[in-house]
Amino acid sequence: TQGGERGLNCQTDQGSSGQTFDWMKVKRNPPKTAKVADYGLNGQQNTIRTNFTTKQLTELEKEFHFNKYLTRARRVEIAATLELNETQVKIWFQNRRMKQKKREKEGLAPRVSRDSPK
Amino acid sequence: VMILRSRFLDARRKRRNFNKQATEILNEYFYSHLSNPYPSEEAKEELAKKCAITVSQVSNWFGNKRIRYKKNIGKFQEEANIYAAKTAVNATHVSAHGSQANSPSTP
DNA sequence: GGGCTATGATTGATCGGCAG
DNA sequence: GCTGCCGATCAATCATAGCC
Repeated sequence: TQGGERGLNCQTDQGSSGQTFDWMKVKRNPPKTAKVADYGLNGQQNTIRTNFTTKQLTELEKEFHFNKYLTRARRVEIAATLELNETQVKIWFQNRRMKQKKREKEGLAPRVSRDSPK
Repeated sequence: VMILRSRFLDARRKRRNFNKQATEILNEYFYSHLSNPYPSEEAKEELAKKCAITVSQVSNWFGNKRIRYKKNIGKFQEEANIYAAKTAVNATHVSAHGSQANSPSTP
């Protein structure tokens, strides 16, 4: 693969006005979660964000409240039950933990009163 | 693609735009660090305090700004020039080095 | 009132680094 | 080595704000 440069700095003049720095060129690889599933459209695989159903999210949420961390066995179970990849379940829990942390952190400080925008 | 639109019960509903002054501060930082607009955690906290918003909101703002900026650089050129001039201060004086790399200041 | 763009927030998934 | 987690970020999308 060629898209692997992660360097920093090193800008290249684009036009005459602004410069183009490398952070502007950063491109993420498409999700590997490509489900060979079907939806037989043309060749291009559906390399897009998965939309979890309400049922899946409900189950994941329920499991999360029971355990913040998953064991391999539990992960396999959930993935099978919800028809998701183990990776997706794993990632969901990681993101969920981060979200939890963020909420807890913010729930203890923002003592800002009603500040109307204008 | 029919149902499952149950997302509309999240929390992103009641949104308020930031004050003009807050946006001003954020933009000043963004364009004065255009070569690397990734404020450190400490810088984010300071910006959050100055703008009277949360650190997460600062992160969101920079995240959105970076993505949208690089998506359409041309659209932000005018804005970029405005803030560039604003932070350029005195360049036609001693130390003609136009480098930024300025420390986030110490309160 | 509708249609449009601007903008803050959410979130599945990636990137780099670290620990086991 | 490979695997999971963390922290930060990306990128697409959502839903509303604000303007004409």
